[in-house]
Amino acid sequence: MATYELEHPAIEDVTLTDVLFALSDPARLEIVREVADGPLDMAACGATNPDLPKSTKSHLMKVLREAGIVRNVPNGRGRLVSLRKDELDRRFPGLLDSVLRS
Amino acid sequence: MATYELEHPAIEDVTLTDVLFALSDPARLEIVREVADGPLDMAACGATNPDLPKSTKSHLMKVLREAGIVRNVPNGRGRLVSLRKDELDRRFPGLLDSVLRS
DNA sequence: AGCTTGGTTCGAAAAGATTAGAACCTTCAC
DNA sequence: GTGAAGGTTCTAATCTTTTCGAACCAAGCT
Repeated sequence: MATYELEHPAIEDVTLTDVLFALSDPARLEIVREVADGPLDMAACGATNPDLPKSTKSHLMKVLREAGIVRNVPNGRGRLVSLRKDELDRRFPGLLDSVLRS
Repeated sequence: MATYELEHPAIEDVTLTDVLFALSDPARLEIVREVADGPLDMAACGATNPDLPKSTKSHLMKVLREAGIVRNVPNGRGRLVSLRKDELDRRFPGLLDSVLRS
């Protein structure tokens, strides 16, 4: 089931409170930090939690994706996860940088 | 019971995720915006929600206070609420400004 | 074809957050 | 004093999130 596109919100529909909420969980924030350096195979994300069940990880990603923070596209057998950095920087200037710097 | 001091976390104990969580609720974010222009009587906060029960408002404040975002000191019959801006700016540079600007 | 890998979805249980009423405490005004 | 205004705490109900197993699917390999 890594073949079809998942839904991503348009950047203008992304709300500040949803973004803040998605970033307010340590596990999700960790994923965002990992992806900040460049796109990552989903399998490579959350390397710090190797024992995390797949359904749990999938759900964490879903929250990040639906909040508009992350893009998640099919990539062969798996998926590629990337930060929607440019879009977020335009919508909420300085926010992502200050969070990632903290 | 507006006479005694409430507990406030030391700024170095304040966590990023707690701050983000506290800001991720629209009602709480609204209070933060109101207080950003200067200290406010608690009674004056949440003027946009005049029908809000007092216990609910008290709880919203508690979350903001325990997250380290707001200071809440006795002031006569009521309480005075202020943003811990300088402290937060030192701990999480740029964060508050980018949130308030958004 | 068949197996393995990577990932989604559904469902249910457990944990946590929110909302609000009730009881209570202080301070101020009269 | 008495009363009203401003807030906290407790408790209970409700709602939302989180967590994870189970079932399933698609792609790639042999």
